[in-house]
Amino acid sequence: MGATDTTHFTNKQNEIALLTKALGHPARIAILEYLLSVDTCICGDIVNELPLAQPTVSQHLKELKNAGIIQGTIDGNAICYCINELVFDKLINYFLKITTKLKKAKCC
Amino acid sequence: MGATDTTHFTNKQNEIALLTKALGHPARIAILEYLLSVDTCICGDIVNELPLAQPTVSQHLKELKNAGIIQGTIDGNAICYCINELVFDKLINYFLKITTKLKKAKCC
DNA sequence: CAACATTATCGTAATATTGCAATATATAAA
DNA sequence: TTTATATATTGCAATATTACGATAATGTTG
Repeated sequence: MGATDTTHFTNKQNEIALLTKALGHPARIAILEYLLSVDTCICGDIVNELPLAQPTVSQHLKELKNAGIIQGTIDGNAICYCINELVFDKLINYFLKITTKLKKAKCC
Repeated sequence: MGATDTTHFTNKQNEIALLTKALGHPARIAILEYLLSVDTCICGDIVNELPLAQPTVSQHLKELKNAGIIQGTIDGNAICYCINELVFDKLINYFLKITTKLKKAKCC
């Protein structure tokens, strides 16, 4: 059918999938890295940095925002986009749990 | 157009996006967690554990395999799927770099 | 207010993803 | 060799994603 079925999975599983899905595009990774590279996070010039048109960038920002990865606060004419650190702590903790479990039971 | 444009991004950006995209579905997260939960990784019974039909599970396994997240070795009649630990080390390192950079420059 | 700058939204076309029934393939067991 | 078991592939329909031009919305500045 095409729609992802979330009802049969746990909240945690859906949450991790939501976050990783939002990160699953090179443009959105590039946006993150750009946000990291500028000290101030007043960033309308993401468009100038990326090889994508302004509406496309805006759409990617929206997806990152919907997933809670970044948040934007209005700063006069521009918008200040910030990375939400909590999200990455969550992902790191989740992946760390995976690797520690993996080390216990070596396979194949 | 619909096709993700990878040519304008760095290899690292594309690599991270590829991995996170492959993880960006609750069924694939559930598959990972199931593979972790069974000590032996002889696992054809993923289908019984998941609320999805066998071809759907097979397709998700293929995507995880293509991204290098799991690998399958033939074991007689069944296939032994294993998680590739290196991939998660990569992701953890990448995300750790992000959080350490974030701690330096607080924003907004 | 008018002109500009910044970001969002709409509409649309191309492509990708999701999910499954039906079927194919391959090995194991009888 | 037939039958069963396990996994993959094909084909298809529904939906989602990606990308962008055109346009709207909002705030700033002269």
